[in-house]
Amino acid sequence: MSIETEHHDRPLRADAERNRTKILDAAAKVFAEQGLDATLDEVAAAAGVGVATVYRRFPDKDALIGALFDNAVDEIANLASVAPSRGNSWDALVWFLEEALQRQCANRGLREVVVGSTYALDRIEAVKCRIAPAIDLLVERAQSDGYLRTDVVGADFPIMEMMISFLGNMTATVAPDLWRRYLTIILDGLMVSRGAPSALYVVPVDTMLGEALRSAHRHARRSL
Amino acid sequence: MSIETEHHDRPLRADAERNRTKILDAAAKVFAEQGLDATLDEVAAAAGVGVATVYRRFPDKDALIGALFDNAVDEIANLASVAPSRGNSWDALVWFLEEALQRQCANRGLREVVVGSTYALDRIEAVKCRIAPAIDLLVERAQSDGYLRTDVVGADFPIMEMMISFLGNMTATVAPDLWRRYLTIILDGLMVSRGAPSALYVVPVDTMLGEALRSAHRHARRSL
DNA sequence: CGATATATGGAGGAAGTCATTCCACTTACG
DNA sequence: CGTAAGTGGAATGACTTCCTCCATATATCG
Repeated sequence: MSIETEHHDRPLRADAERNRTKILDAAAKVFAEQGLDATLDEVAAAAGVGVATVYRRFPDKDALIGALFDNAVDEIANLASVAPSRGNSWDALVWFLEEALQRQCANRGLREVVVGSTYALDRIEAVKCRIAPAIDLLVERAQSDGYLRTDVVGADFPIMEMMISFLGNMTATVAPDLWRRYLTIILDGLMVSRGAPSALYVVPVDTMLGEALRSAHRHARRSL
Repeated sequence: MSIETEHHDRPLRADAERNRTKILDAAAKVFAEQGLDATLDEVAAAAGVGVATVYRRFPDKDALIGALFDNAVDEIANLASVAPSRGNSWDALVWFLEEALQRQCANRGLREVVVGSTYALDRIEAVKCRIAPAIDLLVERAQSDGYLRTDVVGADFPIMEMMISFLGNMTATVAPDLWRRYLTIILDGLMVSRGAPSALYVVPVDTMLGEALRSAHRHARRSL
């Protein structure tokens, strides 16, 4: 079932198909960087086409966003399903968190779709129903194997992911991997017990942390 | 140096002074709940006065926000200064984090002022210069006393606070204390080593976590 | 090559939001 | 009771953003 309104049997003209791809690429880039508030004019400009061309291909903004993020959201949902095959139950959980966060931290639009948007609400809801049991399984296994503290539940994890990816989005341009630093700290807090702390992601220059804050300041209008 | 433009020697008329207070109270409430994007019309409505009355008292929105948050921001800066007197160096650090977060989590406007706003930029900058050394001191003492892992630096803490208060603001209406749960996890991750995990803030019903997410969804338009 | 359906761009309409102002009216206070 | 001070809320104007129109351009096929 295509998302586009007019789906002919006839294929798109060659140049039109080229433009469609350019639009999707540009939209992915723009929404990842600026979030869903980005204008379709901005997307069009980034694609090197006019706005009308975007609207000819996608009935409205929601449809474009839907087409873009369906895959991405679904991919994250899948991560939880395939994680158990990744080493022991602790490693599986960590692997899932890292993979999911890597995607959400590099993509502001993705976080916004998952957390807050009214875009494709029903579809997101369906994904959530699928992802929750998979996370529960990861969590329960890591707990019964004695790795993960037993006072957390599956639902804690999407919340922690949201928290971290907020930071990730905020500092994406200045220090794209800064979030790993805090994920490590949180993971150290999630273990049942431990001796020495795990190695943190090292930030090249100490002052870069301050720079990250200042950058957030600059881009604030669009993020909050 | 007053913030208001017209500061007469003459005191305000009694009813005007009453209204000024009503406006400040209402603004505090509205900005805390909705963030700085709230309209001055909303503030006026909450105060039970007309917009013009707000403008008669404060030259513009920035001035109102400045008047409101100067104290709050300053108060947080002070927390870092007085923290050392609170028990040992670990307890001092924890006390500071809890107190600061309690304020930021209950007040969306406050986080927005600190993180991102263009409101009273210079003043915020000054506060930052004052707060950074105080935090560094807390951190260094907790490290040299062997409580706090030595691979974190002072600048990590504002970042973690931001992360947590983002969550706090998001879930403020559904579960106002939910953030404490994740602060505990992070604190457990910040200790040099530990045996059993610390007791988490317990959420009454398990499903409330999901409810928090759904609520975020609902209020998304205003938060992102 | 030339006919024609398809595709295009970017100006601009329409609808909204929100900070701020104006002014006819009201109220406190000496 | 006179008047300076204060007030409400409609109106203004400067945005922003989604989306459509249509004159022009281009691919495709006989």
